[in-house]
Amino acid sequence: MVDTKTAILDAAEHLFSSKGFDATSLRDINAIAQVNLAAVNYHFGSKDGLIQSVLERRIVPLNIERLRLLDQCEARLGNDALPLNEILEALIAPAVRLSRDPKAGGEDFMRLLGRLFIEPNPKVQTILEALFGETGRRFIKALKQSLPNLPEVELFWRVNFATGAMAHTLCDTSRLEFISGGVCDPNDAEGIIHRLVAFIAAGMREPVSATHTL
Amino acid sequence: MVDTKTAILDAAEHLFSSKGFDATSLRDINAIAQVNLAAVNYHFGSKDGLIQSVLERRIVPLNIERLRLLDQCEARLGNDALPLNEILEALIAPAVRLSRDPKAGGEDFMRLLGRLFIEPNPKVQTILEALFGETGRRFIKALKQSLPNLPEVELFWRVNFATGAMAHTLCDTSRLEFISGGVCDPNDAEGIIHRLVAFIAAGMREPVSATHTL
DNA sequence: GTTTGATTGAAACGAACGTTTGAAACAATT
DNA sequence: AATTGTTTCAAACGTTCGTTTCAATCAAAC
Repeated sequence: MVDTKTAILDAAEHLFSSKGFDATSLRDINAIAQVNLAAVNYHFGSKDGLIQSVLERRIVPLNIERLRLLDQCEARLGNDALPLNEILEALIAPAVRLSRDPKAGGEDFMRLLGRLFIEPNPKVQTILEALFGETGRRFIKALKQSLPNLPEVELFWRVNFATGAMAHTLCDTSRLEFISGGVCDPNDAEGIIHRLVAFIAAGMREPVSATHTL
Repeated sequence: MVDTKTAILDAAEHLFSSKGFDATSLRDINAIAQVNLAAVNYHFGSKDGLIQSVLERRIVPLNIERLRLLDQCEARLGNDALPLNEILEALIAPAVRLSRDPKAGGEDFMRLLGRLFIEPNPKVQTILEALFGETGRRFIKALKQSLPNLPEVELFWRVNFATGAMAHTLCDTSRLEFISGGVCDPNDAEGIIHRLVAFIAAGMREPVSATHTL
């Protein structure tokens, strides 16, 4: 065992992403990590401490990469309204791409990220606000500048819809493949990025007063 | 106590929707329902039986209403391609409207429905496939006819995005209100329906080859 | 009024949970 | 070689879980 802490984090990430936080026991984790039952409490203090470490390990670098892309975009095009698709890609692409890197958790991380936003565990929600709050506000500000004619209330609703589309896509790796009869490949990261950005951008740009059916 | 079974179903629905399935104990449920600990196993056989009953009570009428609206739409316009927005409204409006009816679970039902699609519990997933499978295939067929130029693989991806947007919106009743600083009203059912249908319809109609940024 | 079947009640069951303990094993320094 | 601090180990802690038991209670039929 080269590194007990890493083995625990990997096993916990795998189980949290597939079974959920509450349904995963420390005994499940330690059985996969091949470590002693007391190891989690020794290295992370408690199960809550473990959850915190599992999330931090992935989300902190993810948000750094997201903000780096956004900064890079602003440096190239100035501080005014950025192209909508570039903002969305800075938000979405790092999440999907990191999910293809086996060293960054692979598809376990993908599902973990998707699951977070609907996870009812209050501890998880507290951790989430601390980890995503600042990054989220940066992106909302950029979206506001990119869509100056969209009323703020509509922007918030659409960001919420976009979050749901993204989270569900990240979380669900099997149902779509099943429903589509194998037509859709959940491992096609670049395809997912392209399709998600296009879908969300179209919804974001839709004129607000389109009540009537086509 | 007029009806023990109903009291248990109501309490279970409330707790499942707010805490999740695995994190809700029978003792929590029975404390709220003010019934004996053995009541759940007597009336529903087991905790799994209770979950099944909780979901069936709401989802069966929901899907009947969805299919009724779809049938009504076909009867009015013929069996060919239906307007996209009407299909989406037949899918979305019953879910959001039922969530405003206190006799149908109110916002508890709203969150319950949203939570289902990411719920990792395999028992729940089995129940879901049985409850939603047929209705889902009917709507996918209608969407195919409505968007004849959209390749099947793209349609499946977009249905997946749409499902995520809808599920997340139904599930999240507080975060949007918090993030938006109270600007967005999560209780405005008709507003949610209108916005969700418009957002999803725009994403559905987007031409497929729009790779380049605007 | 008695009997029958359905429901409720208090108590306990074994199993699994997160956590703690204290000794053993290990690593690195003196 | 002895010592120190860190990590691992097997075992147990008390609690909570879903479930079961069996007597008490109720409602209705005879």
